[in-house]
Amino acid sequence: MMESIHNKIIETASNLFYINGYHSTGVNEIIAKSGIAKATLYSHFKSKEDICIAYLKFRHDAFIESLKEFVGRRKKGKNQLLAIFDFLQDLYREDQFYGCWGLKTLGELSPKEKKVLEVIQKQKKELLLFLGEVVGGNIPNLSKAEIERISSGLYLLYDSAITESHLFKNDWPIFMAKSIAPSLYAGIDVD
Amino acid sequence: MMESIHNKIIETASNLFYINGYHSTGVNEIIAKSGIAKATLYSHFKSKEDICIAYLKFRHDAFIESLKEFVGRRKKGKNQLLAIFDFLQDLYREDQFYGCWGLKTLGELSPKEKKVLEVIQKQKKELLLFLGEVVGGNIPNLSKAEIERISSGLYLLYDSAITESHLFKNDWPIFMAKSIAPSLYAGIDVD
DNA sequence: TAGACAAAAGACCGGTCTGTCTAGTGTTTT
DNA sequence: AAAACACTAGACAGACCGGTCTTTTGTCTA
Repeated sequence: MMESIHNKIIETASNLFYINGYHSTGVNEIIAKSGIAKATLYSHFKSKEDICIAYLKFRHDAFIESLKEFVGRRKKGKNQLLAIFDFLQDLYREDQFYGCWGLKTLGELSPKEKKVLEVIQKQKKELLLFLGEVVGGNIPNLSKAEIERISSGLYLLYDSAITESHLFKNDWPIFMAKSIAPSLYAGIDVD
Repeated sequence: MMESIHNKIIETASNLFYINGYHSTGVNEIIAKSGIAKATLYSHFKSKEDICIAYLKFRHDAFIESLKEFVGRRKKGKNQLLAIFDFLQDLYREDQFYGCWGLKTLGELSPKEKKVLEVIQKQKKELLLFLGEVVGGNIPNLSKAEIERISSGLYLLYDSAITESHLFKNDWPIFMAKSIAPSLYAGIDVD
C-alpha cells in the first residue's frame, strides 16, 4: 500500500538522519534500509531535502503530541510546569537519544538552505507557544510579559537540557534545568 | 613560511566549516580558498577530521581568551557575572554569527566520530570551569554545590542563548537569558 | 654548485553523492 | 482483455568525496 511505503521511507530516513546526521546519510542508504527502489523513493519525495522536512515534521509532531499528553496528565500547579523536564528525562533514557533533531539539523545547514531553517523555526515557536499556554494556565494573574519571560526561560532551559545531556551523555543538565526552573517564578503564588 | 600556511589552512577551513557546515565543506574547497596545493594540506594535517579538530581548538581558544579578558575588565559583583551575556551580545552583532561551533559540529557527528566529540566535551567543560571560577570569585561563602548550581545554570542559559539567537536570527534569547540569570543567585548577598 | 626542502599543480584512485531513466513485474481498475 | 498504476532492479549521468602520488618550480643552505 502506498501510504505505508511513504511512512516507511520517513521512518527509515528519520532514524538515519537522527543518529548519523543528515549530510552523512545518503539516499542509497535510505532505500537499502527501506527495501525499496530508488525510483519509488523519488516518486514519493522530490528531493532529499523534502525527506528531511518530512523527517523533522514526523519527529516534531510526535514529540509535541506526547509532550502535551504527558503534561496534561499532571495536576495543575508547579508540578505541571516541571513536567516537561520529567518528560525529557524519559526521552533521555530511551535507547536512542541523540539530542534535539531540530537543533542537530540546524547545525548542519548552510545559509542557503532556507526552507529547512524555516521549518525548524516554526516548530520551536510552536513549542514556545505551548509553554506559554502551560505557564498561563498554571500561574494566574500574570501579565503577558511575565508569561513570556517565564515560558521563554523554560524554553531556554529545556533546549539546553536536551543538547547538553546529549553532549555529555549524562542527565545532570536535565536535573539542573529542572532545579533552576522554579526560580523563574519564585515569589509568585502558584499553589 | 610554514607556520603561516598552517594557520591559513585553519582559518580558511574554520570559516567554511562554521558557515557552511563540516560535512558540506570539501577539502577541495579548502585548498582552493586557501590558494594551496592538496599535497600541502595533507602534509600539514593527516586527515579532514584533524582539520576539524584544529578548527574547534582555534575557535575555542580565541573565544575563551576573549571571554576571560572581557569578563576580567568588569568590576567584581553582579555585573561581572552578567558580563558573559554582554560578551555574547557582541558576538551576535558580528557580521558572521552562526551560533556555537562546538554544538554545530556536535549535531553533525555520527556516533563513531568519538575523537571530535571528546574535544567538544573537553571545551565545554573548560567553559563550565571558568564560569565556576567567576561565580566563586564574585559571590562569597558559597558551598561547592551552590557554585556548581549557579555556574551550570549560567552555562545552560548561555549555551541556549547562543543557539537560539542563531536559530531565530534575533537576540531576544540573549536578553532573556541575561534577565533570568540573576534569579540563579537571588536572595544571596552579592554586593 | 649541488642537495635538500617546501610547495604548487593537478592527475589519479576508488568510491559516493543526488537524481534520472529504462525495462520489466505484478496488481488493480475499467 | 486492456489500460493504468505502483513498484523493483539497476544502469547511468555528472559531479564530488577524501586521500595519494608524481612532476615541476623555486628557494634556501651546505
